[in-house]
Amino acid sequence: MGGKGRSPCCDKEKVKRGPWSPAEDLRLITFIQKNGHDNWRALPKRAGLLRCGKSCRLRWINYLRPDVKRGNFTIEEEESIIRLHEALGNKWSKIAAHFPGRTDNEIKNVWNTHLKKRLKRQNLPSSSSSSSSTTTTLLSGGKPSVGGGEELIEHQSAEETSMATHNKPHEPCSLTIQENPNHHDSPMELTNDPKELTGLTTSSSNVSSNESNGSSSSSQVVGMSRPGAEEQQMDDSNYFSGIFDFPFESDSYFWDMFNDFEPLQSNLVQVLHEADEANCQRSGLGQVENGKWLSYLESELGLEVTPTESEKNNQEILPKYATEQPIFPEAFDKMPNPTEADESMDYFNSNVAFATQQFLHSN
DNA sequence: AAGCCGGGCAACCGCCATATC
DNA sequence: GGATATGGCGGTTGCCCGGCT
Repeated sequence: MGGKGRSPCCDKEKVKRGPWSPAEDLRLITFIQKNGHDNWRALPKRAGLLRCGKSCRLRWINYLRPDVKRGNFTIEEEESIIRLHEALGNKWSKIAAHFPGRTDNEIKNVWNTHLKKRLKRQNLPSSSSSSSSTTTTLLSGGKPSVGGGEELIEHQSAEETSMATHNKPHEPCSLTIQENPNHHDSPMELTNDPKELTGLTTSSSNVSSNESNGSSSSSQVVGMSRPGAEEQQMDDSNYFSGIFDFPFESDSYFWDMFNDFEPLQSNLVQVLHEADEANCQRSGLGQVENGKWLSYLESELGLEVTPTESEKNNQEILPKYATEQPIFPEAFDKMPNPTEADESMDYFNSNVAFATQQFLHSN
């Protein structure tokens, strides 16, 4: 209603648009790792990215953020989305708040591409037009009618029961929706202790990593509340600490190199997340492992540098590539020039993803 | 094998809410 | 209190890819 005109967030003529390249991703990750993201508008310039601040924010939140959970939604998650949508309408961010690691964009996409059609097929009344007034009804003990939804609930997991108890379509007031003054993005309260929640949610990737595979992890988190995005952001810059400690100040050639790096392009986020999980599994050893990983990667790529004595001394602690031990710039000297790089890129391409995966799985 | 088509999803756009000056 | 800056949200678009003909 403010309706105030506002200047465009960026000069659309001068910003890059479209899909993000690996180099841009790495730049963004590296920058946030080092500096956080207290000012999205200024971030692109500071990070040397020709992107709109909003684009950076979106990319980070929806894709690069370390606790983003990728992969298909489980049945339990989908059922929960349906119920939450029934209660909240198209309040995707509020719905997403109930699914640690899931983004509003992702949930919105799932709804639009899968769930809406499924409900239609099942002849369920789509609540796409339901408004937030539904929430009011529920607050006062209203009953979300999920006609024909019984069969959807039948295969609810036991873990989800914590949510289902609030939520069974058979029961009145099945959803307890209440605004938490402390966490306005976390309307559903299954536990009231924010500290507890923080512990649960910041380790969402840990949950996955502690499973034999990620397949069952979601059921553990479905129904949990999640701290507000504000709190989440506080930790974001620490997630990658030491995982990818590239020299941010490196020249453009270094970054552009990743644009031709197809295996990395496809695997970058996965690799990052696996590295993160690997760190989580080895809490306390993360930095050492990161150093090993980078060394391994350098070795596989033929970029290893004979360490100086002081570097040797530091080696067992952590890589200080970024600020104090500029190993990469030395490695650049060993890199082929751009034309040679073109020829050797196949080698580069074919080895780094494999090397990364090998390292991750051999440790 | 080639073209078409539809689904899925990342990214963009524009509006709104809030913070700050 | 108004103007402006910024972040966040929801709707929408458009590209990519796989399946089908």
